[in-house]
Amino acid sequence: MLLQSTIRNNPEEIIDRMKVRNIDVTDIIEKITALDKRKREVQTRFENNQHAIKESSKVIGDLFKSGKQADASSLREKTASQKEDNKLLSDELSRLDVDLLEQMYHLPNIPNETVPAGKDDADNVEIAIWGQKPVLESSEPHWEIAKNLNLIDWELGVKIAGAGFPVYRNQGARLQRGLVQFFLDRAVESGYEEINPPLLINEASGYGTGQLPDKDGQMYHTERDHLYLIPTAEVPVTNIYRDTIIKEADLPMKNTAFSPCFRREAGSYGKDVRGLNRLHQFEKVEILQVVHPDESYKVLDHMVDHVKGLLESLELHYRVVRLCGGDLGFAAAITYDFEVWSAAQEMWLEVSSVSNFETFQANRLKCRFKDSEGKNQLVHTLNGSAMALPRIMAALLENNQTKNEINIPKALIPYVGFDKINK
RNA sequence: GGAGAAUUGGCAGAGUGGUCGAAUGCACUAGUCUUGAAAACUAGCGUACCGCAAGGUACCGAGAGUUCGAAUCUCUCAUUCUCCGCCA
Repeated sequence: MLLQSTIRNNPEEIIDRMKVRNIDVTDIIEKITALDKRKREVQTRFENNQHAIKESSKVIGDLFKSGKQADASSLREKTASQKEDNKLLSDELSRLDVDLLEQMYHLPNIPNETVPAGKDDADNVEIAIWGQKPVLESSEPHWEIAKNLNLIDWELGVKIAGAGFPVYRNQGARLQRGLVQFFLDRAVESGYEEINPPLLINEASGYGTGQLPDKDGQMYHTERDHLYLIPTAEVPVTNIYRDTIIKEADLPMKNTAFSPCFRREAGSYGKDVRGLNRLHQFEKVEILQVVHPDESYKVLDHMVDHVKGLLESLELHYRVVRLCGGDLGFAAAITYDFEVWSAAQEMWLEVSSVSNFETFQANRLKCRFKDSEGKNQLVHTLNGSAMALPRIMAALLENNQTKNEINIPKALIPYVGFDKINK
């Protein structure tokens, strides 16, 4: 959520900057400006009346004590009617608050200056590329490999849960677990504190990171207990910092968390969702930092480097793209996507997304730090996947296949306990 | 799942209808003293919003209510603790 003061002070600038996202926010900014103005008027009147009522109450108390019953009673009646009038103002004030917040929730973050304008992923800008496309002697897609080698049982997943819930078995399960361990170890080595968070979250946490109110259709919901299954560990881990004031000296906070992620992702079909490309349940290791505002862009670079390091250790041909405005997530000021080459599908697969949210999340979360002058300032938050497992697995299976086997990259061998999977 | 008790500022802990945003202690910050430190003393020390400011409003687990006036009374919910039941 943007700061009210930002909107109040620079409405035109916001409208202009949002064009990078390919959206026109003129209407919403006008609504917010009007609501904000009205709210402040009503608030001032309400508070003045409230003050008068409080003063009267004190006088009534004194009158009763000094035995002036008659004076007290008449003042009491007068105050009661004042209070009734003020109830109307207070009701209007609450309504304005709700309306204003509702509008604020629908305004996305302002893109950083370096974000290119654009409509969709076709306008993203490739900024780095590493390795090269492998030359394959066999080019089965990963879903065939996984099925033939009994690494993943797709039908069994359908039987137990439904489409999008694969069952990993044997070396498939082992590979998955090894990758998790590898990613977590690398994050901990880089100074991230490991967190094992709740997989279900309450409503307040959903609002804290912005999944609610807008994207509740994307989360699984447990009706009876009003809890949501997490779509990413970002949600529970970021909410660690909801309603907190951190000591400046304790910044940055660095956390990593492994978790299954649950996504309903309704309504998409075709090759983009085949095999491991898109699932209802998948596993991911997330990295997250809460930092001083002056540091956040430096930290963003560090996080990008961390993810690069992981992909290079896994010897996967990848590229980094800077998301254009139209493809940028709602809360992000800037995002770098990492895509690995899927050699049999012959397409790039997104495996990580690293973003700086600046104060957008912090404002909703009310996460501040006390600066050297003792004033509370909003922190900047950043997070990134490091990494999402299924597409890494897809790329590993496809890119490392020969006629007879799948080769495991060196860095991973100690984690999985085998150096190849025989066909 | 059942019964009981509790929830106040960073922590501990007073406060049961009237001037309480809240005593006191600890912690913390600044100063005095000291060669330095400790101790002692002095002062400061919650959050948010409105306001140029003076100042004002709100918040004592959350929400609703009673009252001229609520931390204090009523209702609903949440959480924690103790006991019983169940259980990986």
